[in-house]
Amino acid sequence: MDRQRTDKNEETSAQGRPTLKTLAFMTGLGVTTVSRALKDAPEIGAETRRRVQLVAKQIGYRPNRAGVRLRTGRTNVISLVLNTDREIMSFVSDIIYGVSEVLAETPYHLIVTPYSRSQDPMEPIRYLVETGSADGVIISRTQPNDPRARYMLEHGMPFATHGRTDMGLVHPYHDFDNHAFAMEAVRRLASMGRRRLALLSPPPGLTYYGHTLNGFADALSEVDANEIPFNTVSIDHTIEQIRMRTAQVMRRDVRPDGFVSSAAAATLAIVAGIEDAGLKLGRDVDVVSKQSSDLLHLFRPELLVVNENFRLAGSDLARSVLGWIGGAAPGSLQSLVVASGVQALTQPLLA
Amino acid sequence: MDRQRTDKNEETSAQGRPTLKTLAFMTGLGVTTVSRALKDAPEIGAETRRRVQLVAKQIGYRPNRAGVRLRTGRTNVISLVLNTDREIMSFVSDIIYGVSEVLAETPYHLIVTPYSRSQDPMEPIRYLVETGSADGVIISRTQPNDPRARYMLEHGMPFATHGRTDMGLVHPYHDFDNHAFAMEAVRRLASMGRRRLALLSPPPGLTYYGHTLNGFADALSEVDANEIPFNTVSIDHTIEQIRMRTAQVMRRDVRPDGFVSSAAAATLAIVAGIEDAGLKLGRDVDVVSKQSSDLLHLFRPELLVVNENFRLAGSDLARSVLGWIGGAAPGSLQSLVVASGVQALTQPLLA
DNA sequence: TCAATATACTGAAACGTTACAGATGCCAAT
DNA sequence: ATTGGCATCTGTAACGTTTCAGTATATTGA
Repeated sequence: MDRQRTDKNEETSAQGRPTLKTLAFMTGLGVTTVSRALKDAPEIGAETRRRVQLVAKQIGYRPNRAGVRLRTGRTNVISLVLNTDREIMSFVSDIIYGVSEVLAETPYHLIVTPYSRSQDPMEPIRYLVETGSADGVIISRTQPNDPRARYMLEHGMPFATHGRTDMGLVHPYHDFDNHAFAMEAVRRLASMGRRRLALLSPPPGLTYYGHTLNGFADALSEVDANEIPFNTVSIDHTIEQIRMRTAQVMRRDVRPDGFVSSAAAATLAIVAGIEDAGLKLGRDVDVVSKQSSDLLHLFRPELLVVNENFRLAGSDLARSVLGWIGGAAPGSLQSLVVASGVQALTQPLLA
Repeated sequence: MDRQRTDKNEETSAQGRPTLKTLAFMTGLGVTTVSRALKDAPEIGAETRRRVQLVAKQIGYRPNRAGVRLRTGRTNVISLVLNTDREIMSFVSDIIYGVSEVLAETPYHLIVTPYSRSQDPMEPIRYLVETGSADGVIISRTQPNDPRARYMLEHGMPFATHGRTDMGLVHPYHDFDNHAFAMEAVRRLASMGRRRLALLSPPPGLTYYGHTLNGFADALSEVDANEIPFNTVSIDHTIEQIRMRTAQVMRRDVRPDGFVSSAAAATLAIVAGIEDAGLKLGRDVDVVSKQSSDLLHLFRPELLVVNENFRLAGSDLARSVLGWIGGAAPGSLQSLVVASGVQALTQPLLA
């Protein structure tokens, strides 16, 4: 009983999907030649090259990713490593969109590699490096001495960090200038006559915690205002925790008349806490907050805001990783975005 | 200029990473046997199986994804297809987290496949199917007659939709019962004496637009209240558009005394519009809104809310796709979440 | 006793790609 | 005529996996 269709190399009939062999048969060339013609190798005749590329486009040839990956080790994948419970919400989608935007023009796919509470942040990184599941990695929640960055550097895995490190190692990053943000915020509050300022900081441990604190402190001494300690909470705490702590502080005799908040969601909690204490935003106290989408003005028009663009961060990070993969010097792939300045949400006249 | 290590089949020394061949050498077996022992094939001796699996664990063997994919066509990838400019923010990250949570227990990776304005929503789907880049797909923004679902069904690509279709075709889905939501919202407003209700609906075209409208209409007739047309905007419009339109409507003689809003961000705009018109939430008008994270109560305690859990949606969708891939009947992988009921954000006594 | 059958294992081939090491033909320089 | 160089093309092997078609060895049935 002979087998129906051996189909071993029946060049003839409908394959599921064109491969190099299909193209080779159609053009009458060898698969090597076809492979080379498609990637503009120098030793292919101009005429042949054109013919192959034409046919390839005609029949909609797409290289098989598994084939390429198996042969070359190149995955055409960028991994975005995310903390599944700590990352602030809107943040993530914006970054993803920014990254996608850039990768869409390339053969790269974006995979999201999560890690969650109680997990070692190194674990997803080790996984990616050991299994070679990606050609490049993007991480966030960057620390001054970040073991993930060090590890990837040691193992030759291209990456970019959202936020800087401070280990004397050079690698691509995208960062928002939180030192400048904190300074501007303090200056603005001081210019409104506020002198007792509190800072709701990023979580200690992350690099921009330090940047923010330093900016805050630097500006304080510049404008001769005082800090009201508010460091038992950070933007990583729950809304409820921040709200209660704010209310508590606001009921003291010596209470803040100005807040600097590093995240929009936390700002909602601060304002709620202020009002819990029976005080009024804009009269008793002013708040400068970062925001990543333009919603705070709907909440309280008296708020002062600084915008941080996470979509830009995403596309910047993606470009940096691709650049490194493409052989650019990692030191040339760093960007620091300086705040656009503090904006009042309503004209003082209308207030 | 030394080549890495020729290492053709030097069984001896440190390969970059263990493969079946490594295991075969270590155990003294053939690679076929090793392959089978690892996947509990029946024709392998119990003792051998145990031995192989032990060694594999010891040296941290991980199957090479490219090898498996090339040989079997199985990608171990689930793709989440997202509209890059229309999707509401927080929404996306929650879904991603939900999906990740489920995939983390499996060998599956999550890839995010974006499409943007001006692009045919079918394009990413066709890409995924034609290139076989995923074993399963999750889509959102589902339409009653959804060409993407039809296409994937025709091409045997397992998928799950966020939201139902209405084509007489059976496939996995996860949906929030927006009919029930709208009914509950109207009932609640009616019970507070509100009789002139406006609905800020989902964008027309999506399936849950119809569900919401029907629920709204059904409850209206039940409680004998009236609809104030508000259908020139939807939650896909900008904050500014919704705000202006709300203000406009609220300045009329016959204006709504109740709103039902299908999205939290839009609710901010509605309230802003109400206040633009010089009216007061809770006195002149009440608003029932969906929300996916618990923030609206900070905005205005007078708001009434219904919670929709997108993280649950994500994990449900992931489980469904995996189930279908695993051979379960698509009809058995459908879930409809009914609203938890309208919640007042503050006790009436305190208000 | 011999064959049939089950058990436990194995080599070779194939998936689609790229790199290596040639082929082949042609032309200019010797 | 021979050599060398150049331009253009080609076959084979390998990446790591699974599947097909076996091969031994032991076990059973008559």
